[in-house]
Amino acid sequence: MAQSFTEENYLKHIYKLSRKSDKGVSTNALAERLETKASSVTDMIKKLAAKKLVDYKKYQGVTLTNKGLKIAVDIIRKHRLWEVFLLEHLGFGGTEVHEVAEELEHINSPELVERLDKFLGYPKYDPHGGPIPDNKGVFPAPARVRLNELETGKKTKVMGIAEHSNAFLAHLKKLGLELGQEFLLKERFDFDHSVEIELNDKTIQLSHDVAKNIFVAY
Amino acid sequence: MAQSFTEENYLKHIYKLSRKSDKGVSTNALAERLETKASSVTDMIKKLAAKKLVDYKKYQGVTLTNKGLKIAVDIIRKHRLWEVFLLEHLGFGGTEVHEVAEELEHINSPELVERLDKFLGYPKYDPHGGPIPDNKGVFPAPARVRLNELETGKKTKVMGIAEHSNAFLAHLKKLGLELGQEFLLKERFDFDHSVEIELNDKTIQLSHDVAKNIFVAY
DNA sequence: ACTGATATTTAGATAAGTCTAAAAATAGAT
DNA sequence: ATCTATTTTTAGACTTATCTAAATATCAGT
Repeated sequence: MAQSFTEENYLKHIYKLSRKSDKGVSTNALAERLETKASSVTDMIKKLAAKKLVDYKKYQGVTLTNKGLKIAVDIIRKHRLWEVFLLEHLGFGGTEVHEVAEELEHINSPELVERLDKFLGYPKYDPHGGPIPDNKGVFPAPARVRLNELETGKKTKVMGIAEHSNAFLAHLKKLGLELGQEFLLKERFDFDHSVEIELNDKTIQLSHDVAKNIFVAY
Repeated sequence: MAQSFTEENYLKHIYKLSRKSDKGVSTNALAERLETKASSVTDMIKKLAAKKLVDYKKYQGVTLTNKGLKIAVDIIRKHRLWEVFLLEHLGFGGTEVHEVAEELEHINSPELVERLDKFLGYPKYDPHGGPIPDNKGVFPAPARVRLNELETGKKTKVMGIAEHSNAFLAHLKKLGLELGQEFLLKERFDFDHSVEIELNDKTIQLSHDVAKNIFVAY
C-alpha cells in the first residue's frame, strides 16, 4: 500500500508536532504547518484514518498508529540521510539544503536508501545534529545533550541544533558557534538559566533559550 | 512556470519517440509508451499545447516546441546523471537503476543538478552509453560509434548500448561483452552485415542486429 | 470515390487534494 | 451553567489526471 507524496507529508508533520506535546495533534496546528486550510486537513485525516495510519476522533486531534509512525520515521530517515549527502558530498550550504531534501525524502526505493546509508558510512546524526533512525526505525542513543543540561566546567563542542530558523542560524554564526566549534562551559546562572562559555579566548553569555537549542558532545 | 511530474514524463517520451522518426509523435504511440489511454493523451497534449510546450494539430501528432525540447532534454540530463551516481557510487546493478532514476529525474533543483554533475566529474556518457547533455542542453560530440560502423581491424571497447531490454543485456553478458570489455573487430561479412570479433582469445560472430546496438570507442 | 479498419477526439464520469462559506462542537470566562 | 470566542467539521465546488464509451477523422485497398 503505497503512500502519496501528500500523505507522507501529513504523516511526517503529525509526527513532528506530536513530539512537542503528548496530546493529539490539532487540526489547526497541522494546517499551519502544511500551509493549507483546516478543512483540507480534516479531509486528509479522515483518509489517513481509513487507511489505519492515524487514530482520529472528531474534535480530538490525531495521533499516529504504529503503521503511520513507521512511515513517518522512515521519511525522517530519508530526509536526514539526503541532507548528509547534500552537505558533505555535494557541498551545499547550510540552509539551501532543506527544500531539496524535502523532495528527495519522498523517493520511494528501500534499496536506494540502504545503499545511500552505506555510502555515507551509516551516519547517526545529520549535519544539523538531528538523529538518524536506522532501517528498523530505531533512533541512536544520544551521545550528546542540550547545552542547558551539560555540567559546568566541561569542554565540549557543537554537535547540532534543535531550532533551524534563519534568525537562530544567523545568531549562532555571529557568535562564532558553528557546527563543530569547540568551547568551554564556564558557568550557569541559576536565576535565569543563562550560561557563560569561553571560545577562542573570548567569554560570552548565552541565554537559556539559546543554550537549550544547542546540542553538544558530552 | 513549473511542470508537474506527469507533464515532464509526457515531454520526455515525446522527445524519445520523436527521435525514431521525423514525423510528429502519434497519440497511440504515446499512450502505449506511457501505459495510459489514447484519450488521456489527447487531453494532456492539449494542455501542453496551451502552455506552448508542444505544437499540436488535431489528428496530426505532436512535436516539441523549443521550450518543450529544453525541458525534455533537461529531464534526460538529470536521468543520466543520477544513473551515473547510482551505478558508480552506490553500487547498483545494471537494470535496477532505471526505475529509481525515473523518480530522481523529476527532482526540481537546478543547483542540485549542477552540484551532482560536478561531484560526478562532468561525465559525458551514462553507464549505458547514453550521452549526457550539458546544462545548456548540448549533447557531447560522440567519441564512439556503433559497432556496425567501425572499420575492421580496429581494437576497441564497449562504451555503451543502444538497446536496454533484459533479453539483450542477458545476451551480451553471455557473450562476455560487458561494459568496458576490450576486443578486436576482425571482419565484417557484407552479405548479412554480421561481424566477427576476438575477445579473450575467443572468436565470436555477432549479427548486424547485435552490432548496431553496441557503442564502441573509435 | 467509396468502404472498412484503424487512429484520434469528444463527452461525461471518477478520484485525489484542495478551497470557501456555513454549521457544529469545544473551551474559557464569568 | 451559560455565553462567547475559537476550533473543527461539513457541504459543495474546483483542478488535475485519468478512464470508458461513443463519435469522428484518416488511411489503404479496391
